[in-house]
Amino acid sequence: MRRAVTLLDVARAANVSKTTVSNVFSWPERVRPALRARIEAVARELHYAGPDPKGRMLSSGKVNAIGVVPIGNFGITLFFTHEYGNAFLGGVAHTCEERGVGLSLVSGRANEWGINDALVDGFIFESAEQIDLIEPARRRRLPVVVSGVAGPDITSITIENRKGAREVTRHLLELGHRRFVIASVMWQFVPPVFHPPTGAPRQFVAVGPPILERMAGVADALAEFGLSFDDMPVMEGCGTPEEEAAFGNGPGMALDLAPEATAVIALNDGVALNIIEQAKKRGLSVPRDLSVVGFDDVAGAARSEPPLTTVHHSAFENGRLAASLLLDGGPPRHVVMPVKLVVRASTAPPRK
Amino acid sequence: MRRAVTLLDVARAANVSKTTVSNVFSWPERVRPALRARIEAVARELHYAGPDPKGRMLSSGKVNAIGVVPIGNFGITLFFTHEYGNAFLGGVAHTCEERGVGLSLVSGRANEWGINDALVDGFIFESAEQIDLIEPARRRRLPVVVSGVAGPDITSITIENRKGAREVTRHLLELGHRRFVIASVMWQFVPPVFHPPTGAPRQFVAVGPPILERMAGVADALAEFGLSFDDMPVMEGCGTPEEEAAFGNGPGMALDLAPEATAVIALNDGVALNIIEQAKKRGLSVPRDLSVVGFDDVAGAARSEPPLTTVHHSAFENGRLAASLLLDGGPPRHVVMPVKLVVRASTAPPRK
DNA sequence: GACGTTTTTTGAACCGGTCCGAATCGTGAT
DNA sequence: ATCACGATTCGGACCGGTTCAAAAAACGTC
Repeated sequence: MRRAVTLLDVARAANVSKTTVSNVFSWPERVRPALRARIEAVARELHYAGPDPKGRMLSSGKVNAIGVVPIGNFGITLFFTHEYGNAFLGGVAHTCEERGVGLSLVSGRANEWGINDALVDGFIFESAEQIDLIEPARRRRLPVVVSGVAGPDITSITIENRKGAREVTRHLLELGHRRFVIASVMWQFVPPVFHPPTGAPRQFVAVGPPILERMAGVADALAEFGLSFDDMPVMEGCGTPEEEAAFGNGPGMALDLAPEATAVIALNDGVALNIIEQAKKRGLSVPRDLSVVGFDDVAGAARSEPPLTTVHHSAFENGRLAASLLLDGGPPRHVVMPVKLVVRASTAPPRK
Repeated sequence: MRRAVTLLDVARAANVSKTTVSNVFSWPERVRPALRARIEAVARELHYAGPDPKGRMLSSGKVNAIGVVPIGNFGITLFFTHEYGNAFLGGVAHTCEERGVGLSLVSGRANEWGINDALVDGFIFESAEQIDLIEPARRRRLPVVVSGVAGPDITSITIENRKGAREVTRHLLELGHRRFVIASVMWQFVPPVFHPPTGAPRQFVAVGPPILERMAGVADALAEFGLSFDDMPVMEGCGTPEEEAAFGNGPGMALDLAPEATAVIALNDGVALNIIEQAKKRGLSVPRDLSVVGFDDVAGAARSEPPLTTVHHSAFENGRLAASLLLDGGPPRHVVMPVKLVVRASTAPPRK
């Protein structure tokens, strides 16, 4: 493929200045119709495709595109393997489309097309877990929006984790439950850990800020009923096939190690759905023998058997808002997205 | 925000040439350790974030990113509302990640961040339906890969539509079926159309090339058993909620207008699943009263009640391959992806 | 036809780097 | 001390456009 035709080629061929050709394409009304027609003809003859965005970008300094970085130390494939990431990205795409702005997927891993190389005007981070990823973006002096807990000088979007956890726990308490297991999520691939009740605060292995907030919400509700979070067993483990293959199924262990519990408070829906499955395997009927609640209201929550009582929030809306905040610019803001308790059929009063 | 620090600023501050600073970042081994350390210190002091990708891109001419354009005249949101598009994009992302190449989502709609503005080194089109979109990309002299039927000078990936349709139809014929309805897809939003058998080729309203190939495959199998496609009723309609609201449910009409059929050959899984639903509404048991087959093996096909007999192919693999072909470059190629008949529980011998 | 305006067109600077050939520096051998 | 040669560093061109002030052309008026 020979050298591409440039604006200058057209200018020379038409015997006018670069500027005039540029105007023909970017400010047509500025050039006399006759001349414009002549230049357009020349351009067509030379198969000139119009100003190359590369050049335009360089002089304007604007790329007219934003980058989205997936959660954690994973690559962009995560956007397609995780429901949350997918929905979030969908929301970002929605806003980008509305505003006529480009969207680039940027890997959070080093040595890849990443934060340092991406041709974008700003970044959206799907999660705040990796502050070290946010730093390079800020060093590039590009605006950043984080979906998650970030510093005061970074625009962020969080959800009412604490309130949601409080409400769903209160729901169980109001049904009459008093003995719980908390099934937590791990955001690293490590073996599940069971924490028996100690009556004192425990040190958990792999919980991020949002999960801590959810735990705080659970504690709030328990306290309202005179109970203590420290008296409830906590299981850390995700129950993914990979975890099960490597270490055994965390949620299942929760059921085995805390058989006295009448309800499981899972800190996300993935774990909750896993619990339901494991309960069935053990001949327990949900919600007759065991109530289960989750958090997030993923697509599968409504379809599970029984449908899951959980806390709804919208990854799509988060994504939409993240893109809006980024594109609107302005000083750092901190938006908290509302959540809503969704009572379905996985909860019932405890068996007598 | 004041002007960003540039390479030149660092050079001046360190009292060296631009080139040397550039080398410090791009070819560190070329500059003497002592000087390098000094320059790095100056850069740090000035909060220089390293070479701006914009500049690098301009001189190299390479953006190191590719663009993906969704099917048809839709925006990029389609990647998140359509299962096929999502899986396809996931495959593209997978390859991009492997190769350390950026990925941009590009709208197929005019007047948006589109083919003409995207900062990419090449394009992948999720579908060949809109040749007019491919043209501008080629005018920009960027390499293009199309997932679908395209001209001989454009690299394309197609699937064995005809063979798959032939096999799934043969499967029904071997079970003993002889009276069919073909439930076709429409790729435009127009009212469903019923085509009674005429014994002669009919003119369909909204079928694209892949669907035509599938029809040809159905015709092949029928011919092997001495039957003619022209003697089978064809219904065009998708059965989406939007269609149902505006015009009524196409697949349902197929059942009503061709009650003598013992099997429905749906040309994609969406329609097939719709047929199953509509059959249930009419008190028909699948597969006892009616066999149903689809095409594509979407995620829902295995989960439906009964699980759907269909033709498997992988949107993810298509995407992966599309990206590989684009990044590998080379002369136009035309890859045909294999399909595989997946027999599940939606087919059985016709009722006596 | 001369002159003041307004509209078009032009030339040069700039955006932020990379790259290549030439100039300069440092070092070991003579 | 001088020379040759390899290792460093420098200067300037280049990538493909946009932008702005100034020059040139067109237009209207007296």
